[in-house]
Amino acid sequence: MERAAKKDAKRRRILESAREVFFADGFERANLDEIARRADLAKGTIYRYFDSKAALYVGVLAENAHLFVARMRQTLDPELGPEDQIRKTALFYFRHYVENREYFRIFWAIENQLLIGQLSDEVVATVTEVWRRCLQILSAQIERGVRSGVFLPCDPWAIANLLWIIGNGLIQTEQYPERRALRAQPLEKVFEASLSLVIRGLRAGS
Amino acid sequence: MERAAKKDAKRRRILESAREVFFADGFERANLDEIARRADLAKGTIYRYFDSKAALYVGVLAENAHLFVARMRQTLDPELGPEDQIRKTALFYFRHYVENREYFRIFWAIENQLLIGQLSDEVVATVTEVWRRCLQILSAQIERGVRSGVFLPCDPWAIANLLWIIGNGLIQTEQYPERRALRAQPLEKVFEASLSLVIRGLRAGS
Amino acid sequence: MERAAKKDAKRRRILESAREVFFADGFERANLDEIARRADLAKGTIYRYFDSKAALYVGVLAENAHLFVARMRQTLDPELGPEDQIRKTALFYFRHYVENREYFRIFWAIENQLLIGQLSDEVVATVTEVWRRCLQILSAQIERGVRSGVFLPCDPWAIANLLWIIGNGLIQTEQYPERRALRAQPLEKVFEASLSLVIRGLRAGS
Amino acid sequence: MERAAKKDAKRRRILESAREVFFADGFERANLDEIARRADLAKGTIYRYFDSKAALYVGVLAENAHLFVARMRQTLDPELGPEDQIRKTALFYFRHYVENREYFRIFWAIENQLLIGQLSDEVVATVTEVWRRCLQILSAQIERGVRSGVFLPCDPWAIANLLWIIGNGLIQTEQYPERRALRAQPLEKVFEASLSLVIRGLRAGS
DNA sequence: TATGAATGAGGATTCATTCAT
DNA sequence: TATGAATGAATCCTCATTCAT
Repeated sequence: MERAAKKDAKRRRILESAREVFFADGFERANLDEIARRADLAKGTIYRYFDSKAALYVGVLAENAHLFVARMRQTLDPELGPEDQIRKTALFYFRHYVENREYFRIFWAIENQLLIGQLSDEVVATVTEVWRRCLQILSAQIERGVRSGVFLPCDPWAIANLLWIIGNGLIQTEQYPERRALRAQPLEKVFEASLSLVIRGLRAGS
Repeated sequence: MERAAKKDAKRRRILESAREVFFADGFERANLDEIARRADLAKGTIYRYFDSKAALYVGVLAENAHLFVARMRQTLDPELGPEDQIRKTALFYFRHYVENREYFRIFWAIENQLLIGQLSDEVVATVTEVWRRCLQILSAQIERGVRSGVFLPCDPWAIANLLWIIGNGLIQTEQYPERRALRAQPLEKVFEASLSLVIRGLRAGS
Repeated sequence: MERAAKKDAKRRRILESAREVFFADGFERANLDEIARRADLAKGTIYRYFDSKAALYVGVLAENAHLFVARMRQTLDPELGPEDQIRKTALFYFRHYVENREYFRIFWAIENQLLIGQLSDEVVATVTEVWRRCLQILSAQIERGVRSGVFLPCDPWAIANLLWIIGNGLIQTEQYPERRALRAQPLEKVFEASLSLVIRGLRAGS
Repeated sequence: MERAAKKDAKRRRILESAREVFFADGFERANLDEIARRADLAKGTIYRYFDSKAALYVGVLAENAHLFVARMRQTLDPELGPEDQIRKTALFYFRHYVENREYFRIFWAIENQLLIGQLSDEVVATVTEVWRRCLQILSAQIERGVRSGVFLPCDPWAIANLLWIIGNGLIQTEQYPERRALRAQPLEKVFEASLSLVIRGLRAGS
């Protein structure tokens, strides 16, 4: 393996460990010693790849974010109608969560207002950009539905926001036992019911 | 002022300062020195009122929570139909947020999975209980709508969860500039649009 | 009850609680809050009876010490020979320990060089004085034995010290499980064997 | 100097400083800032070598203890008779004390019941183990004397305990002025007198 | 480039003592 | 005289970051 490839592999190993630890302990509690230990590297080495703990956090977010947007785009299918497309994309989001729970926890970190002020502008900008792209994907579908008369006239961007909020909000109910108990029903079922209700509210025909 | 009243006032002063600091910095970063300074008390004094930093945090949450549930109950009006009642309660929630932003930030702390494991079971239990009561208020109204035939048959508790998630999710978009920019429109407008859409999706007549 | 008697009773209540707590936790760890709680008094009240934590410690020592010396004197019986007298006094010491274990722990506190510098001169002086009186009692008996020819010529004060050291040392082996296990046999048996061996070593006739 | 040697030297420097401070102030009062200052290291550095204040204390005890047992073993000489051997070992103990007073103070810490509950099980276990080995050395010699008929039949382990108690007790009388004054005579003289008396008491021929 | 030892600021918690009531 | 609220100094421990090797 050439030098550059070696370096890149090491960088990824750090990001991998960092993701695990940031997920488990949160930004404040996460501990570089532990990250270094998992990456099987000296603590000092991390600083050759990332300027600071915060920069490493950015790195974790950024790495996954781009991959995520790309996958979300792949759910787009020109042959589907707006309703089905929205369902398909929403389903992707849901499944992606189920299969990447750890990643999602970090992905949402920015949602927590308690962290603001602790995260660098770069983190915020990184996540914001990813979110914007996701919203654009949703918004475009809603707009298509409105234009084709399937949906009532509405502000597509606002509805995209609504869907986004519902999706994340529901998934977050999965995160800890008390909140799960409060929800009372399986996530999948509530997810489906909520999606149907919103689409029903959007339909022009009704 | 008698001794008990004085003590109570001091307790409130501590809670007030604690709320400000926890709000600004988050649980981990919040600093008892700063809280004591704002309350104009010695740091040791705080420990006469609260056993630990975590207990103080519980105190802040609990104080706010109980007040909140009581106020939410006051929005109930037997003369209103289910739709109007839900709108009224939702509006209260929204306005309460607008007027008590700091409180809300802490109130949601529990939502953030990054904090889990850092908060005592007591904190989690306290907030969970408040949420349960709020959901019961919403759920009862939806059930009333279903029974009276205004709403389609559905699981009232699941829909209460949906409303709750939308309400909190939207309000959270207000928390920092980037997320606000992403939302693109005034909170009030998006709030209204979302509420209408959901109610529209619920209506039996459609 | 008159005022003075009342005050004295309160003082004794403080000393009683202090003894328990100092015994259980040691001087450093002992906690005035706990002592006040056990005495069913406010913490501030203790300071009306004792100037400081150290002074309270002195008080505990002094109170018991005088009583102890008086009882030790009562073991003296002019009709007994030196050997029997020493056995009787030693037995008293042993039994007194068995019946007043807590008191002994404090009584020996001064033996622990680790505490030196933490205790006031007054504490040291108080205990030293008690010890001197005890040694005098032993020494006088040994001297009697030497003078009467029962014991070999020796320095009575040195032997008194030896007996004192053996007595305290053996009893201290009782204080915690590991040391007890190391001793392997019942305290009473080892006590008797040691005493007999020393007396045997002292005897002129052998 | 290679890295490992350097690290070891630093570890010893910490132990050295810790010994001084623990000796002077006792476990509770001893202060890590002071230990770090004396070792000319940052306080945090100590934590790279020892997990906690208690662990450092264990380290001090253990370092001394193992060295001590090894030296005590070296006093064994197959050519000596039981009496002479016991005298030689006892003399070693005495001299070792004279030359290592500070070590001894800590070595005895465990004897003081006031510390019990404050020291970790590990400390207690460490010291107990050392003591057991010392007692075994003494006990073996006494048993040899009994078997060879030089000593009267007795329980060697009990007598070893007695010797141990006398040795430590006498040495402890050296620790502070008041107790020294109470002893009245030079330690060496009392030591010798006590040893002779015990051996005399043990002799079969008498 | 990689290491890992060293740093030292920072923060939660305890508790003897004071003092206004 | 009794109270108990308030104090604030003291101290252990953590950990992001630096830097000599």
